[in-house]
Amino acid sequence: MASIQRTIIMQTLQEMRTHPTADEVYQQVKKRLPNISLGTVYRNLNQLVREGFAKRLGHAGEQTRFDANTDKHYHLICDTCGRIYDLAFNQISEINALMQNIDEHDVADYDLEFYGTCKVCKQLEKKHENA
Amino acid sequence: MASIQRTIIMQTLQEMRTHPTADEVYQQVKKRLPNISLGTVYRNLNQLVREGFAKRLGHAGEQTRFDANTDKHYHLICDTCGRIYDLAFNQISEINALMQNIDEHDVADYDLEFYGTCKVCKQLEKKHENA
DNA sequence: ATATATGCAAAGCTTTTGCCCTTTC
DNA sequence: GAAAGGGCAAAAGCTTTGCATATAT
Repeated sequence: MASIQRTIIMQTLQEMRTHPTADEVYQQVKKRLPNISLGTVYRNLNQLVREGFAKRLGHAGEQTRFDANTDKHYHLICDTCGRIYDLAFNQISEINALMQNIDEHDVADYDLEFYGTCKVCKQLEKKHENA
Repeated sequence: MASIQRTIIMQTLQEMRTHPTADEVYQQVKKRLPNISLGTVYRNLNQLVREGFAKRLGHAGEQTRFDANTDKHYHLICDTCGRIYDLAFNQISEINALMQNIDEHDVADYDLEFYGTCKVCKQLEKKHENA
């Protein structure tokens, strides 16, 4: 059976749409469970990932981020502010076609990430230009 | 001017086609410069990345890997052995088309990675099945 | 001389782990 | 009362950094 801690960690992750780090989840969960420990948050996030209820995000050298949205989707990572946006569009047929046979490997899945300047930072840049 | 250490680190990274970690570069460079320190390797790899001569690879929670090949290419990461293979095919026009305008963001680039079982592990699996 | 880079060791951060206690069935 | 999970603190692992020294222009 799921512990109270586990349930609230899962709920919290589902509610947070910011692709939070373990520590950010911890800070949020602590509002409801002041005695929870960071270790418990890590243990449960790892378990959720293992069981397929969450995914890991982020690049080597960065803190791991977690995402409770396990539907196939893509991300835009802003080079300026680091925010991660969800992009939902259909699977890309060209990629699926490529996956059928790549150099004799068995390709099962792919990840696609976009980089650039997000709309928020774009607006800020404009303001500074005009100032 | 580039120091001897820097030159050899760069050469070594270019020669290694395994997408090595900093420590793997260090081990290799040490064969030529026995007194080099791991800190120097890190400092130089970071500088090479900053200057655009190398790229970082890998996911959060893993050790960073480095790649001196900065031409646009893709990777296949084997779920079984962790090896990273280079895949060289043309830019995917569908993705380029998508990048033109995603939700008002300025998208500049993308990364695409494939997952699956590489040809080596595929062969090994077959052998075990027949044994 | 002045700036830059190295080697070494210590520090920093994120994440995991051991141990003992608590909760649940 | 066994099994699973939590809290706490220590440990682990990768990476960065401070400092004194060396190298290069």
